[in-house]
Amino acid sequence: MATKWSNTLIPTARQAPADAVVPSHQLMIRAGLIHKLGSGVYTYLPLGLRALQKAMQIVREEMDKAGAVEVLMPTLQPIELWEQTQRREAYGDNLFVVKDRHGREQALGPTHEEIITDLCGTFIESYRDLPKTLYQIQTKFRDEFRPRFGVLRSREFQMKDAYSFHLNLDGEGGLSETYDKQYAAYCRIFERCGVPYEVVEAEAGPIGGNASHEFMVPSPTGEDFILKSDKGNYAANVEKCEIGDRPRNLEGDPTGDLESVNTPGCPGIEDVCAFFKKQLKTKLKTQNMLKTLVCKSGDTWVIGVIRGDHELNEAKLRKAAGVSDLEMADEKEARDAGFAIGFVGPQVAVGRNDVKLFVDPDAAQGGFWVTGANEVDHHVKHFNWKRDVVDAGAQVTVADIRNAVDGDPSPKNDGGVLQMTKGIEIGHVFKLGDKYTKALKIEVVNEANERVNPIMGCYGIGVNRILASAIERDGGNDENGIIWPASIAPYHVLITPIKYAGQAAEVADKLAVELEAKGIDVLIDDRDERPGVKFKDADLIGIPYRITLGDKALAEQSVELKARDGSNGPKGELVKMDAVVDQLVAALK
RNA sequence: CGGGGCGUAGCUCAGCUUGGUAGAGCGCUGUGUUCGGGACGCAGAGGCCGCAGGUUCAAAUCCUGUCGCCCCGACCA
Repeated sequence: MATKWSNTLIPTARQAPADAVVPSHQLMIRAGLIHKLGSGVYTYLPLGLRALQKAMQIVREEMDKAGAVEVLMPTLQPIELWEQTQRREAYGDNLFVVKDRHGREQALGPTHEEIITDLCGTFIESYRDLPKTLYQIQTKFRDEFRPRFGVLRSREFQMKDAYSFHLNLDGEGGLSETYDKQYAAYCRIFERCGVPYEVVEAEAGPIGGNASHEFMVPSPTGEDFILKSDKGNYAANVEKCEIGDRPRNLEGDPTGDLESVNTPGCPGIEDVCAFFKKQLKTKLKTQNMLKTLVCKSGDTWVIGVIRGDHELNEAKLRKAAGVSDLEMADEKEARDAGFAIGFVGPQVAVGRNDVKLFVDPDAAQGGFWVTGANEVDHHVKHFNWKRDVVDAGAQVTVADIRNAVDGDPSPKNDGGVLQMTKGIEIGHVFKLGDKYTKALKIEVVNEANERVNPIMGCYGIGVNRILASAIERDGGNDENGIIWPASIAPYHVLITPIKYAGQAAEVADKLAVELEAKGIDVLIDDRDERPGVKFKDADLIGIPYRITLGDKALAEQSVELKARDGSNGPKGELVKMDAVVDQLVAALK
């Protein structure tokens, strides 16, 4: 049965609430798709739910086609599992934890690696049971620091998560085979949902190599930064993005004598520049400063030096240092070890065996440098690598240790230049390895009757984000409202009788029956509203096709057919009544 | 978590500086005229001014606390 507008709940609004700042959020509320209950918590109203379910159905079909089988796991998860994998700590405050009446803690699942691994341990005992891919579509919970942008970053959201188990990485039944299948399924899913996407390399974790990809929808409201080579052969997110070869020069001559400058209360790069400008009446650019960051790995201090206008990439520094446990040093601990936090300079490495110094190529240059003086409230001018560090006897390693920025050389070293854009992450595929099976002591026997930890892949899709991305995309909205891709539109066709009475009502009902018989979803605007209101609402909710029934057209045994995306003209076209069903069936195929 | 801001009608907001019995537009109800791109008139309904204390003859307005929400930043599968 076709839905009648008067019978469902579509609370359209002329104005969006003040807290909606991005187009998808504003339109999802104005079109009556969602309603906010609390920070980052939304009700899906009938129109929004229909769109969500269409996206879920596409995901389901493609998962099944890729050989995954659906399950449904609990949201309420024993905290012990999270403690066993160290993820309670790793997730930190993002993990929702509730106490039951006995005082036992449970996590509200933000993802299900622990649960699926535990499940695997229970039922998968032999290599003969592998490979296996399971998935679910379920509500996930994350206690976000800052929920925002409506459904794009919420505390409660719908996610499809799939997990695969294997004995080997390569070969038949290996993790890579399933990974590739999932990757391909993701491409089909996003194509079918009508959202434009790009695949970028992401931080790979323990397995290394080509082990993680993110599916991103390019959009200025995205919260992730992605870099692409203008040669079109490389794309990665900012955490992962490598930078091509750059010149380095630790041999440059000093620009002057090392001179200490009193910079009271200026620990930051910006502070120092502002201080130079105001108090010393000298211009100092951030790119003429060296940022010296103190990290720690075991008992070794690992110091990263980058240009003042750049950001340290901890994963890169970890890799350069060849350690796995590197993190930013605790401030107090570092002070106690003799580091004047806020005023550290590379010279601090001179004469210390417990310090390893790593420098980014752009910081490993001659010329004029200002950096910390290793004394509280002091910086130095005319710092020089050769004189103050190398010849002074300290070891320096030059390595790519910073986040890439717009204009950096492509890591392909083919003359390509990296360009930075923002994107919305809608999917992520990841080769996990044995992290969870090891932590939870899950073993299967292989052909040689040895007990081994299976390796895993995990594959996630933010289903709500598909909706928001479809609206955010180019062509997904205009000044009048949403423009849905037909595949996830709440309805395919909106029938708008100017007045729902007499012949117009009869035709509306008849067309609805015929269209639904062909598998087309129909909404009839049967409200006793003025035409202008109906048209405005029609544009706002963005149903792909509108059939308008007015006296003039009906008198000619015709109806007006208008595509929401404007593809059949700004005023649509007149179509004979008995031809419109076939025409729509063809158009929606 | 740091910085900033906001809680007044379903929604958008004014009123607060300078305390004196609550306002507008949209929406809603009734009614009449309208009826192809968010009509107009008339008549109405609707608010413990987030909550709790305090100051005062008197608090939406001043003070304190508290809760909620938003923005910027930091953080992050």
